[in-house]
Amino acid sequence: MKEAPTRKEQIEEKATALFKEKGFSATSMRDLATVLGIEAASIYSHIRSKEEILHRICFRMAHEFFQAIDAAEAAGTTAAERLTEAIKAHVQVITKNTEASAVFLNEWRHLSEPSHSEFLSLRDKYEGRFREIVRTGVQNGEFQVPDEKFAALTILSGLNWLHTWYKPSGKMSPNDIAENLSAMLLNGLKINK
Amino acid sequence: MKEAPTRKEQIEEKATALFKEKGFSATSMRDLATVLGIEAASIYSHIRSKEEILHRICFRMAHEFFQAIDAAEAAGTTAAERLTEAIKAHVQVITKNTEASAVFLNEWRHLSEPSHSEFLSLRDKYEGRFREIVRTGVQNGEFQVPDEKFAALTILSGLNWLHTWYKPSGKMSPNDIAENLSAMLLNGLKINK
DNA sequence: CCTACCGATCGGTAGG
DNA sequence: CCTACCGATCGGTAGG
Repeated sequence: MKEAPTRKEQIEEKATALFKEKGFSATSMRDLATVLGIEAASIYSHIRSKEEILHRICFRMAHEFFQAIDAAEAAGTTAAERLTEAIKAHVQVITKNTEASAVFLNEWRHLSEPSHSEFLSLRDKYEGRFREIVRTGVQNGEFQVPDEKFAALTILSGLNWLHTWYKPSGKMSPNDIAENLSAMLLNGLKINK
Repeated sequence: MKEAPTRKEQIEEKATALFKEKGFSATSMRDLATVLGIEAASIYSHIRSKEEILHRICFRMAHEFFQAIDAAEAAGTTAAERLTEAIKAHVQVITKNTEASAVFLNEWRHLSEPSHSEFLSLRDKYEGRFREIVRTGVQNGEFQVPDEKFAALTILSGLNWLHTWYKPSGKMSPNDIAENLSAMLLNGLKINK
């Protein structure tokens, strides 16, 4: 049973769609008001500023990604298993929140200070979690990579285009997608190994 | 010997940096004028509109990517070789034009019709070139992938984060980077193959 | 949640 | 390339 969303949640939801589609700067409060069926001034009864909406979206998503990887890292024993789980977790967060993920990935630069720096620091910490899994794998002989940071960022960027095309109605389920991505990133394209 | 840039080229160059940093919508013609040391109105002696600048950046980069992959595809005999060359070519275009690449990748959605559709169609054609290499590799037994389109897009997205961190002064050269990316994407992380 | 409105800023033009 | 300016629109506030 889904509870009826509060007005504030409705505002955030519609704003997320607009921010993804047109970008934060190109989305006006009048655009948002039109979609909500109210006047622009009325939005300010529920939120303090346009940036507050962006802030809430970005930091909520950051929180979701951390929660997901916390669970994932506890799951596996080998580095390969933990990386596979981390990939699956990341894919699940994106596929469950495609629009918010797009905003999280593309619009954070419109946060002003100090939120901007805080966001970047969170993102860096999250990347560090992947880096750490890769490092362990290299140390115990499971992985072979040119550079741990480089590898972690390549993996993440290989996951982060998902929001551009994923549709719940598609033929691949989130778990299918995660498996395919893990296979590609862990084993590569080549057949003779 | 580099020729002195025309005013139009200077405008494009400064606009590229601003569009990358602040985004197209959040960049005003006054911002651009300030950087150029002239008045906003004076910019219009050289360009027709703000969008024209974006258009020129996006389509020039599209052209660069196509030129690069044309050369790359002629080079190799096996699919693996051609993919490696295509990756190298793509990396070279990005590392030579980090700011314009960022604009090409992130700001194209602010193009109005019909440019918007034309751009997407070019991008799709470019992705098709990678898809085609992957397909050949699968057909002749070199590659094993879950889905050709999926694989091509994962590869490209694994290359397209480069513009966010590459600096010419860094310790990896563009060729080092290309080799590392090819190794990761073709062979995967795992050591026991 | 609305009406009424604010000062600031936007992309762009006219005319030199 | 500048001065002078346009109408439109922006995020946001006052007061109910």
